[in-house]
Amino acid sequence: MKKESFYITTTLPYVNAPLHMGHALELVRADAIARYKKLIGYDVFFNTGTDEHGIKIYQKAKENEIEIQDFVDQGFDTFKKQLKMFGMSDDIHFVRTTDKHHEAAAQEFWKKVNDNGYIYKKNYETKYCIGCESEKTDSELEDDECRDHPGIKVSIINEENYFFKYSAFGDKLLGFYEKNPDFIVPDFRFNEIKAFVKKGLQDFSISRLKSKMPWGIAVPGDEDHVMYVWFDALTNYISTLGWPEDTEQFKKYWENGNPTQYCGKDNTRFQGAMWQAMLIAADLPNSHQVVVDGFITGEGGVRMSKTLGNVVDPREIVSEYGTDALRYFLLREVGSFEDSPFTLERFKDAYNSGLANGLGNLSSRIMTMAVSNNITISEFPSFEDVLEIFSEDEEIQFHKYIEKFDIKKAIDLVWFQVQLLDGIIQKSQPFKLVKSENLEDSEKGKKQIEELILGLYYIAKLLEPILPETSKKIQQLIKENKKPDAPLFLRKE
RNA sequence: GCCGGUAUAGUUCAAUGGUAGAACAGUGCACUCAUAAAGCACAAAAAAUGGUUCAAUUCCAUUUACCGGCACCA
Repeated sequence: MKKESFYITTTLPYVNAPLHMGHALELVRADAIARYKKLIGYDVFFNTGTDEHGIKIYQKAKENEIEIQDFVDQGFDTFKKQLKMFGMSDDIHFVRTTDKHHEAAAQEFWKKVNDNGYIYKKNYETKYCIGCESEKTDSELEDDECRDHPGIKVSIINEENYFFKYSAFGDKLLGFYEKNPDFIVPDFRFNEIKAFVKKGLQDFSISRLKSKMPWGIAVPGDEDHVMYVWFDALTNYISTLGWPEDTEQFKKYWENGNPTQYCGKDNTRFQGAMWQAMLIAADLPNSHQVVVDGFITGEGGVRMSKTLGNVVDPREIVSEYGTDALRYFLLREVGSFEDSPFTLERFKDAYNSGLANGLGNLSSRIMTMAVSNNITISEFPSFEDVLEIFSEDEEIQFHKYIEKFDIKKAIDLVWFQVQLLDGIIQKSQPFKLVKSENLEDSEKGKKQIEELILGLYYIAKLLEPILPETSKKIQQLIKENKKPDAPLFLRKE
């Protein structure tokens, strides 16, 4: 049987700073979905990468007095290291917007859109802050002054730019949304985008003068311009597949792989509307789904910021608690779609109760019984077998929740199983039964322990896409009939 | 300002036109296989006002508070 294909991607973080908790959230979630799909037999293409062009990178490299290419290379290295800390799939694909192939693909994409008549040149007025030496958007300004440089009015700069005829795509987008009622998840984000598109779209500028922004992809046929972020970066989702030359791969994963894009809520419009209009303009098929995460906030739902001192760095969490602990929190304790607070205290509570006292302790108590009584299981059901067992109830189905990207609810089912096993041990006390002089009782105890081991094995299996490291450890303990050398998750005080 | 959403226990979240459930935290009991863990029990909640209804936490309206969107921000 030919395997079905599946494509999933994150957005590309800008490479000038380390990843923050929001990036970790998006990456880990996409990773869990990718792993899940693989486990149920899909041929998965999982994409991520780095956005490496733009004026900010140019400036930062100059500030640090290093070559721009070296600067982005370092950034990419840091990025890859951090992905390891988040426990990302080994077979993840990386795309860098400075890749030669990507640059060529972006240019080809531009040409197609241009050939179709959706690109034109016109005068563009930008607001420029002399203090920051960069352009400002209206939302960054108050009274025509940028916040970092009060007292200096922004200057208006006129330049010729290329524009994309976004305005021509309003009805097409609305028609597409109509036909794909689950295009953006969750639905309230979808409603926002629909409302935005209904209000009418304005053409937007897609190039900058090379003299002002030297670090970018050249506009085909015009030496004086480079692409602005949209055509430069969004095109990565298909360039990563080898588009345009590799038609086979493109067909397999983009046309037939239900391309799914994870992003943070600040990105909804670009993924859900702009990129989709660009695809239509290039005669290419649309994405299949856009999944939008909420933001990670500080205590009380306030924004994380250095000045408030409420920033939690994912790297700190990993070095103190481990990769799977971070994943556990991001996948289970952070709201699936709404904004959610991440504080050290909240994290520690969840870690202790869910991982140390819950999963970790259960593994210890079951494996101790298994080892000291030399009891093993003989069958090791596959992920799909276990999935079926956990889908018996029509309403509560592990896979249904995952397919709806409600990973938290799926994980809740696993922890329900943890609680169940703990309860069974307490009630039937197999540890006592096996010691009984009465042969019938001791046999009964053995049987119960066997069932507990199998139950633990189910848990480990279901955790494969969620906590891959821990899942592997537990499966190994069961297969080798060993107690954990050290607690799986040491309780923290 | 306009449009949308939310308001439930200390906290994070459920369900529901007719006794409001859970998890974590708290208190107590008790067990000993386990990471002083787990188990049992207890305590604890509907923003305000009005309306519809035999009955409203649920439906409607108003008020208040908070959140999100309202374009060139990855």
